[in-house]
Amino acid sequence: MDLEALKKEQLDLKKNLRLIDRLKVENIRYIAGVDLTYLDIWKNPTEGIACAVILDLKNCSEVVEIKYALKEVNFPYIPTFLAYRELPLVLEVTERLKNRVDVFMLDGMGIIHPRKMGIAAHFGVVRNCVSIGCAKSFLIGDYNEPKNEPMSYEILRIDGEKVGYVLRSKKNTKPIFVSPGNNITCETALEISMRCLNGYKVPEPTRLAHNYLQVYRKKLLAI
DNA sequence: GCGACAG
DNA sequence: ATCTTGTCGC
Repeated sequence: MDLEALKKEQLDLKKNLRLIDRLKVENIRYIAGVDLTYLDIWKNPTEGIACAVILDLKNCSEVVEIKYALKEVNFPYIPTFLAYRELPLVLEVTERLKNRVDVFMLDGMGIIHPRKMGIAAHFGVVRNCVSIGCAKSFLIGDYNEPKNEPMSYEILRIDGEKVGYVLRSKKNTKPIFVSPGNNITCETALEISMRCLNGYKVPEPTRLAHNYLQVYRKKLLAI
């Protein structure tokens, strides 16, 4: 594969990024969490499974809709090119949702990326929707360690530019990395992510998508 | 050149 | 990204 060509594609997609709030925070109500796994990551790392869960932010626990999708995954995992591996399944599963979605939350980076085109930003540009990236571990950037208390956060910068936040979602737990995908600001992405926290490291939308995936996966393996 | 590196 | 049990800290 030609990674240089894909880099150019990412830089081209970047021109369509809109890092301003399309929605007022008070009007954001339905948030969809998306996650992905593989049927047998060791023997068969090519059978991907995706799950999308819509939550009502009014109580942050009422599940409005759940959808799944299965698809062959051929592109390998290469840091900074995750979208080329996972986006096809993410697009497929989100297209199956019938209910209203105000914001999509993906498991991965938004603009905390060498070319500001992490999977959440890529998805947001391709779908022209509002998206947020919530990653569980570090990829790139400079930041100070947030204090060891829930809701403590610090700015993350790349080349001196603010591109997201490092958020301590839970005490004695490594922080998560929050950044805008598309059509949203760093501040709103952080605020929405914080509002979705429910005592766990991972925000409810992607946490539930991940949990439902495990159940669905075991069900498939039992057949 | 070397190391680091979302899922 | 998965698996699995115990163990440790709040």
